[in-house]
Amino acid sequence: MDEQPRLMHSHTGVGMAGHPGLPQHMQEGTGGTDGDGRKQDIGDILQQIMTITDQSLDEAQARKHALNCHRMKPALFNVLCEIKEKTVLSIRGAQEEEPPDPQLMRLDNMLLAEGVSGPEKGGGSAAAAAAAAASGGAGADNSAEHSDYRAKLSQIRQIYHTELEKYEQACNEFTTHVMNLLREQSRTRPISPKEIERMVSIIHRKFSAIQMQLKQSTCEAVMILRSRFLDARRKRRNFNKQATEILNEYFYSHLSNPYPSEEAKEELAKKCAITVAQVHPGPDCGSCSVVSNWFGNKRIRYKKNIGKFQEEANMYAARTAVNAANASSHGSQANSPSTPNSAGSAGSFNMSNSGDLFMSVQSLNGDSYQGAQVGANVQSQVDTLRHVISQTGGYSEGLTANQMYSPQGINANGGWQDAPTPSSVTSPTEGPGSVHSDTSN
DNA sequence: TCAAATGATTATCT
DNA sequence: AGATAATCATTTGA
Repeated sequence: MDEQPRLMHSHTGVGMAGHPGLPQHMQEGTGGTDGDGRKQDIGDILQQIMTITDQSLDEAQARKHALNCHRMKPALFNVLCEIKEKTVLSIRGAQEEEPPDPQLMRLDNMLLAEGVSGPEKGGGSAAAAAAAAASGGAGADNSAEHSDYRAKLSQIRQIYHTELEKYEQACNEFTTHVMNLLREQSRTRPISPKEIERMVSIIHRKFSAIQMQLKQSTCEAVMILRSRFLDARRKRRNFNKQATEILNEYFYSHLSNPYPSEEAKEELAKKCAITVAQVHPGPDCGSCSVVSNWFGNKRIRYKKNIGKFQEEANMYAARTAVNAANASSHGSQANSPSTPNSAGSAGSFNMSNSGDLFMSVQSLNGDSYQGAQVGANVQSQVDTLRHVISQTGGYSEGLTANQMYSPQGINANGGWQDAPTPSSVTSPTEGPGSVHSDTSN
């Protein structure tokens, strides 16, 4: 057949003047002697085109064929091409590609952050089950919920990916379909590659709008899941007694500077995590930050209402003191005096009503702790010794009851902030002998 | 059932 | 980045 696809190209040379495809009589203009006859010809053809839609399909096909075979067809087609190219260019110039949608970017980032899109973390639902099995044991309740969350997340992930794939496939199918259609149509009407390109981009835009909806609803689902499972405020678990004791012992034995270093936090977390399993499944919520939270809360609440914590402070201080004494009497032990695991288990203290036994020596030492550049391990000994001293009742006169256990580390501004650098959990290298002068008062 | 306790979060500061 | 202070949301105990 003579029906070649006529994909338009800008270099096809569709210019009016001297176009090789134009028959000579077309290039002579319309003013010739036989011009009226030609006009009549064109008028007939146009008339046929106009009425073609009113005809039945068979009739139309026949007409179409007749038109295709018409001797004027190549010339008319080229004119059409030229007109079209000009209009298409003007259309294309009007709408340039827009910048990436910020909303879409936000959704993409979130899906990536939540682990829905992006690289799979170990194999979907199978991984969730494996994780559940692996983390089984301590904190079964917690890890069960955790794995439940992961299973649900991987479910969402799976749905998201299958849907996305479906959309992509549909998009590709539709695109090829449209392209085939356009190619087919290019036999009968001029179609430029740019036009095809534009059509494809329109299709892609439509599909990406659909994808955006998918992403949006996936994000919503993840947020709901998160709030259901991971919102720590909703799922708060109190520490158990042992963990609280460990933390309190550290706090009160470092009362002058209750800012554990990262290593100290890690160690404390390790100690507590064994008994607590207070592990939050959030992405940035490690056991260390749990310790940080605890110390943050403790510092604030202690400072706010020191009186309320007096008894507790005394108890832990005494405990630590005894532990330190035991350690030193047993020779040079490497054990930590500041965070003894079994300090309370000796049962040798009955401090429940001991509050009024303690009298502060705080008024005697002023702010000397703040400037002292001693290690906080020593400081912990100082804290401890202060209590040991006060326990002897040596400084009982002239002090009011509400001064019983003043916050040694708290300065005039009510802050610990300028206290010496944080310490380690592990045992001090210096002995109690290196304690500075204020304890001897 | 309610208040207190408590772990986590958030805004703000340095 | 890490601290504080205020606040939220839940747990606990009377």
